[in-house]
Amino acid sequence: MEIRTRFAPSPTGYMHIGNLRTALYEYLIAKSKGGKFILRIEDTDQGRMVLGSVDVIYKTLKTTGLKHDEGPDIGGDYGPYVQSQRMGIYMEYALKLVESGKAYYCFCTKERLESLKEKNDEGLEFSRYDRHCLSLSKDEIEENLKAGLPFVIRQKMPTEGKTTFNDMVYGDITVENSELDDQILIKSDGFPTYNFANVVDDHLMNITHVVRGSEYLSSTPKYNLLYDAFGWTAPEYVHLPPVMRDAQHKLSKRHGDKSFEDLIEDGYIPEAIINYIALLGWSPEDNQEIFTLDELTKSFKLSGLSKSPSIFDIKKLAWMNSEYFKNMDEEKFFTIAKDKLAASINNPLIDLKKVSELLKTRLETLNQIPELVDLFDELPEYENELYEHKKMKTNLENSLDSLVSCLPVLESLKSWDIASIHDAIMALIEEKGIKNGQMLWPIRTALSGKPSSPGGAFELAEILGKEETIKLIKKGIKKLN
RNA sequence: GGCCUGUUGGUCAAGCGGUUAAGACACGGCCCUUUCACGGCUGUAACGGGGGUUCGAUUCCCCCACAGGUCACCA
Repeated sequence: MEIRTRFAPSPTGYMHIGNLRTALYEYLIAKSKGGKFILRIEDTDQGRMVLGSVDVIYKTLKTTGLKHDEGPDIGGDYGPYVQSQRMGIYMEYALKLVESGKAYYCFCTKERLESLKEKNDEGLEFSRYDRHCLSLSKDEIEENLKAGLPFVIRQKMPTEGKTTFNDMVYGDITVENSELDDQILIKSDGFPTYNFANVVDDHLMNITHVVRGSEYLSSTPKYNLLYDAFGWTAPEYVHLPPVMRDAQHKLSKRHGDKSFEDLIEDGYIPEAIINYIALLGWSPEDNQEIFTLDELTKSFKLSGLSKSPSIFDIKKLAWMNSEYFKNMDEEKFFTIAKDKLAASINNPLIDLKKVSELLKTRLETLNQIPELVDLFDELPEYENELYEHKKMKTNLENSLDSLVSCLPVLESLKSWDIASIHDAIMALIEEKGIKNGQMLWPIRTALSGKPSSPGGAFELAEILGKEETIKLIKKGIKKLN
């Protein structure tokens, strides 16, 4: 049987990292077995709708490569793929349940429901519906309906026995039916609840594997009872542990945690983000860490999914991001770094391509570019102490000597490329009988004005150009005098 | 509070009765080296606690502790 999974986000306006990981696993579960990955928009909570947020979802799936096979934008055989466009369906199915006695009308007011609530020791409220409306006669219901009283439809839960379901990551889970509340299927605004819409849609769309966060674990028995009530076969369940900010808190946008868009904004690349979150809760059979989406698809196995929550570690993402930069070819890296580079360097004489090559192995995020390349625009202010380097065996005196003696060599150079500069300076070093560092550290310092720079003396000199290099060496000499 | 679930180094994690308890990130050291970075080598660091079962438990069972989830006309 063909595997069909669905990503069913609510349009909230941004892509939560946890949701993205869920989408990724849904994609992988389907694609690793040649199945279909479906997008369904769950907008049954009208109060939470955010305009334009569906576009965020499309855009994210596109940039991450999680290509869906069916969805609102591309259609499919099981549409419509937006819940608000499926309204008639839910009521129709709810009524079927009412007819068969598996569900019932409830006219209870908010106030009455409120009075049913109990408080625990910490003052937290919880309640259980007392089935007040279950005993309503046909006539009473008819009368209420005719009078236009607002109503909901509730599922009638069994009061005895147990329900067991199997989860592919958590195994068998059993609960007492008496724990289950008569949950609402249709709300008084006529919209279905998430729980109900899900079951109906998943069945109608032939979803074989329901993948979602572990917070749904405890309501899954209700789902299964619903499938039973309809006489449908329940899907396979794959519940996922949460992605955490720290040991006790889930990642949350509200508490300042980054969404996918935020991470992109911060200079992380989609491939690295996907790769990183794939490994947050899943591990391959070997020790591979760097994966393309295709490679993930090939390696993915449900058995590699973890049961326990994992903390999102931005440091490891940063490392992974840098791995992607290092493994990229020069051209590709340049295309993604170009804009930031151009925005950071105003000097038109600087060859951005060459700078980009230097940066490739020294970068964790794109946003580090400005601070790394500022020296190409203008020499930062620096103290003379910078010339003193123990390991290079340099001090103020020999630094000055090195700068003075390299000046004529550089000035007389005819071709200004890294090889020529290298050969000329190395010849000078040999002639003077000094250590490489004694010459190169002062030059690098004079050219960069910083304790570290993207590239050494030769690279900097080449990129800065002959004129600027000589100017900066002279400036260094002046400072040291 | 009831119910459900989880607990291997600081973090991600492998492990599925017998291992010197992998690997990666981070951190420290060394090497390479014209700085930084890259690369290479290397070090510190873990099975929540208590009972069982067993010749033998990180692995199986029970209890406890801690953490999370859930108990909505939110998803």
